[in-house]
Amino acid sequence: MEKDLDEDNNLFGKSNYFQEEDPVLLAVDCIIFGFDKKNLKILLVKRSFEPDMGKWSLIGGFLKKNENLDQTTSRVLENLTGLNDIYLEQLYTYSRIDRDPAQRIISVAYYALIDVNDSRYNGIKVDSAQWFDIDKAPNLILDHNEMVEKAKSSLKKYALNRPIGFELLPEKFTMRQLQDLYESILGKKLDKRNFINKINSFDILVKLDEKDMSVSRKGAYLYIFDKDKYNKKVEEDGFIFKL
Amino acid sequence: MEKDLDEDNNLFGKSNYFQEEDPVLLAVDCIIFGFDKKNLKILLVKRSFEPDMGKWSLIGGFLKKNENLDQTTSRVLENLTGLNDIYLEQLYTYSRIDRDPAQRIISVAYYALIDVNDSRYNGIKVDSAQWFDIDKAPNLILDHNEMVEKAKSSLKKYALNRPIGFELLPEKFTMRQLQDLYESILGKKLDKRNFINKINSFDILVKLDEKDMSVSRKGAYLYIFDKDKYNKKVEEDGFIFKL
DNA sequence: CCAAAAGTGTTTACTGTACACCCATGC
DNA sequence: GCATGGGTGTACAGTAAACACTTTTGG
Repeated sequence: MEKDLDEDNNLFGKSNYFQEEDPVLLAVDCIIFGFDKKNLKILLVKRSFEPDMGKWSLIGGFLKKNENLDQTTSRVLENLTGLNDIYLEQLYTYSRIDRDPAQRIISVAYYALIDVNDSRYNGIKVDSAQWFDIDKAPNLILDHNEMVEKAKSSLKKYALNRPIGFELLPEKFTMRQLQDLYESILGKKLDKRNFINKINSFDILVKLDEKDMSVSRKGAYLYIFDKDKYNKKVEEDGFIFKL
Repeated sequence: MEKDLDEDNNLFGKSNYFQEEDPVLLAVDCIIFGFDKKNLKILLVKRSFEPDMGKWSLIGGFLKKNENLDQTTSRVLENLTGLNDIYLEQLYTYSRIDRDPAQRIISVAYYALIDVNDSRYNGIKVDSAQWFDIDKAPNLILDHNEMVEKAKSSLKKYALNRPIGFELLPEKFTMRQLQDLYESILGKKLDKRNFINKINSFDILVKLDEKDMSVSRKGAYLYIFDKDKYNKKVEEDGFIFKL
């Protein structure tokens, strides 16, 4: 950070200029995405304190002295889910003066992708938390609706250009699940044959000899995402995932 | 922002929880892009106070109580350039604990696009400021190199999907200038005919009867970006600028 | 035997890319 | 008359999109 140019440009050279500035509270808010069966969902909590007690809200937390923002977010998510290696992306920093009527708080929004089938995940640790279909989420407090909209749009862009969908799926998944996920993220139907052809052309999945018999009588082959192969392709051949 | 789930989950319901948190200093740092003749440039300042006095740095400033981050950035840029309607995008928030060895400061990086030919712009108001070719910029203090790299990559992505190039050009420009700009942003040569065909297919420029005679003997037609037409196309026809 | 989902290729349209010559002018 | 940058169109290749029928098997 470089010293501000003050109106009269005369502050250069001061050594203790920090003291003159206004400290603020810095928080993170998390848009938590999960994929359950056929639908993309977000996790919300019912606010249990004023202002706006009883309304739905993103989950958040304050930055502490001894951590950076990624760590704040990880901490908040671990307290909520018990998982400590959740996929995160910083989204945007919200600073409207009156965004929180109670106090000036600047909030850095993150979004997180959770595999709700992760064996180590045993449900949410907070009673007031609830998963909502992405299209059926209630109104949220403060500027949280805005955050969710931006997160959805960012997830869409990102999902088209990086293989992040696999963060939301169980380790083994069917092509149908993968397609349902992408249709849910992109908000539109995809052609089954074109989708599968495209995915297969990437050559980053491993087809197992195992079938998921839970949906159809015929059963559907299971696949796993070969992350090592993907990384190797990116590095060696300049491969770019582009759906 | 939603209250943090504390380790023992027992803080819900407190009304004065804000007091328990650690306030921090929040700053902005600006990556200022300009386009001069044939090259994309960034504006840097020589730091005039410790630590790292004499080294090159981005220009920055602290968030004040009565403004949001966009306003902080606009204020800093206006003090530096005299311009008050500079194009801005928030980039990323940097929070490494020891990113500034002197004090804990979280910095929100913005990038700005400046038309250095704007008639209202009369050069930089600070002696220590200097334009650098984007590829010949010196090493910067703290994490500013990282910020610049991210800004360059973000500008690249953005320039491919939004008509932001025009923010860097004078109102009237030649096709060659536009192409030079894009080549500079994208870091690669483009085919002249393909480039012009593509741009013309968008139908968002107006060709003037006026020529720029300053470069060639033949002279090159001048164009202006028709922002209204562009906006109308976006709204009515769902037009998407995609280079 | 039938319902329900899985699996599988080809054709067509479009978009991106490569490519070379003449034009206008000032000196 | 020549050097310099300006202006223009076509052919080919590769990618995206549309499209329908057969297979499997539990009930």
